[in-house]
Amino acid sequence: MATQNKKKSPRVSSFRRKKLVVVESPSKATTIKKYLGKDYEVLSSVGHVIDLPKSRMGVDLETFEPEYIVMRDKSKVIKELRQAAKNAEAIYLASDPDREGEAIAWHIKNDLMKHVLQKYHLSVPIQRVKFNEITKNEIEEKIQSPEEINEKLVQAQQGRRVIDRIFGYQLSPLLWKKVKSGLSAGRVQSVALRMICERETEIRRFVPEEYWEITVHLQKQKKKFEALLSRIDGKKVEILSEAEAKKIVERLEKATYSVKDMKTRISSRQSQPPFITSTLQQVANTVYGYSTAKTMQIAQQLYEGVDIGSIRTGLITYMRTDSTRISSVGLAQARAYIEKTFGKDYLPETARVFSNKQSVQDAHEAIRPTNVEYTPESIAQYLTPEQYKIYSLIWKRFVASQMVASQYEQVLVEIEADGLTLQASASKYIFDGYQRVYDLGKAEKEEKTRTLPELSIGEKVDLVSIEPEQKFTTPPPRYTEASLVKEMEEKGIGRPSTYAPTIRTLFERHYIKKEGKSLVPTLLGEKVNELLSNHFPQLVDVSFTAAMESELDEVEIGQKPWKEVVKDFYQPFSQILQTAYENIHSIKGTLDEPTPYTCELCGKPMVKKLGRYGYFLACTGWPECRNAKPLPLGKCPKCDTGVVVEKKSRGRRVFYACNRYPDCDFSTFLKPATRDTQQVVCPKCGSLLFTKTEKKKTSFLCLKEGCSYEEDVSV
DNA sequence: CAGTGAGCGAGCTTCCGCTTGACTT
Repeated sequence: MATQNKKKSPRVSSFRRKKLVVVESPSKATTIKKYLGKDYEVLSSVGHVIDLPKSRMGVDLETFEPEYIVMRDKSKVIKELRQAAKNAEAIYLASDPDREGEAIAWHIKNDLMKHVLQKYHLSVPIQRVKFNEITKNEIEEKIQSPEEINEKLVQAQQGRRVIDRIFGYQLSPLLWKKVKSGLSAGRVQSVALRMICERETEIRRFVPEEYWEITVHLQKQKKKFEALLSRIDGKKVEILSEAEAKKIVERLEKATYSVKDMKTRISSRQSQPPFITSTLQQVANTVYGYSTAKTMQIAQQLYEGVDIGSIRTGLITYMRTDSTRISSVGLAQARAYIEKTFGKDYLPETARVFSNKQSVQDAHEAIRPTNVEYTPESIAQYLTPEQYKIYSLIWKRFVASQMVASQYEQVLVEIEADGLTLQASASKYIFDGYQRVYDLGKAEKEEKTRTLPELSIGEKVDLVSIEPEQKFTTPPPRYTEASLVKEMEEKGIGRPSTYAPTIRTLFERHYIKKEGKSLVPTLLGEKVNELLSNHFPQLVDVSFTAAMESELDEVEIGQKPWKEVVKDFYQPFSQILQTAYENIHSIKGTLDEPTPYTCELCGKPMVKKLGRYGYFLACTGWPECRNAKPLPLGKCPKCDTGVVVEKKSRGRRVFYACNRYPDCDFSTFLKPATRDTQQVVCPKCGSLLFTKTEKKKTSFLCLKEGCSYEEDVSV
């Protein structure tokens, strides 16, 4: 090959200036670029670019004037924007159509005015554009009618931002001083923590109460069915002891049974709305056990695009949304698909519309497949198993949401037995409707098809057997990631983009830990919550955000200046904060938990302490004795003298191994078994048990050779 | 599905909300 130095002529870009469009997400930019063509340059801001400084308060506490700077990792982005703006003939700020998007647009506009327009004496119009969906029509249309930035919306955002900053940056240092350095508090995380702690208290205080349920097995012409005792002499059944139950059983044994009443009715059940962030996280968690973070990561992959054969395409709409709205394109697709695939019977006359809550900001539509024709099965070969699972959920939920209700016939029978009333029921599906697609309720479906023999009023039926069953009332369940998100969403605390990060923060601070799927507060978490809810009850209350939001609503309609809102918050807050600094006695050092271990160097007891890298075992003789070591979790199943400790691999993956390594090479990726936050030990050999999770089954397993102890702990 | 490996921690931290890489193996 000749080594001619083919000098490239300097790229002759057309002299025509382009129009610059700025959106938030890079993949959105790519799509929009395709729709708008050559005359436009489309860039993304990748979220916020300008914010308060991280290293200091950045708010004047007299005037509440914020100090804005370019975010640390966004200097490249802003350079790119400035460069493009210099050569632009017009600038359209098309960040998302919500409060945060408005603020992003405002910040970018201010920056460009200062660093481009004024600097180079240019006059380029900078305007706001709001795309409500990413379709060719919508984009072509909206770009023709740009608006001005809505200053009131921006003001509301600033109010929100400044309150969150003051709240977090003044309350956290209080915790550093009174509890432990490095801790944090915030409008969202502290409420989430409080919810988890209060649930734990409820569970601790709960006293189970005994009650009895009596099922009677009956038959009519050899066809068996069962009925549940519902009333005793006209009163609602309430059996609280075995003695009472026995008496009733005796009465039932002597009684004669006849059909007293029978009702048949047709019930229908509507499909659920398409997914939003919180509901997707919930279903993925209950069906597949995925954490909120994992679900979001997989959804992000589907959103950004997957290679389907030779083309790369985004498979779902944006995954961080709180709106159940479906775009016209999505609706048309769904309806055409349903009619074509399942027939007219499955298609409602008009599209189903789901109402949104008031707090919804509606910048993005619901989570749905971008193309319904890509059924999960048809593209399965291009997806990872995890992507397939999440995509299937989204696809099915969406298609089902636009299908007709399922219908079933329900029969309710009342049986009279000498003053005792029993109830039996049966139902059967008449029409599957949307359940033809969304089959997650399979178990429920089977249950609903329970049958009864042919019966008529007044008819006698025969007693087969009586089955009294002792039961106990159960405490409310601990939160899972999914149920916590659900509650936060309902209460309007946090946003779709923050649910997963907030939970992560609670883990990072060691405020909570996970036991199976349950979220359990740590001692530290409970102490922090105690301090906050004793001294700042209004702030860490679920109603705080709601109150703030309604004040911000006033800002949005121009009824109130945003700094007034901040002032209303800050004046009482600073008072309480001051007294808190004066009155709260420090609990530093009281968080160490006792352990059965003693220091082999000085004989003093060892305690469990929380350090920067997690929990460790430390000598109480500190600082004279500086003995410290990893926290022993239990006896090593392989050697008799070692203990199991947590270790991290180079890939930072957590595993568990014997502390005598390399003398003992025991190691496993299984997690140690815990029950009520305590490690569980094998009842046969005394070594530490590990948790094995299979699809539907969770069990505690002994790993000692020769000891095959295994305990099923699935609920 | 296979595969894992320090030893330190006990002063400089933190918020919420919008969006993705940048690391390493």
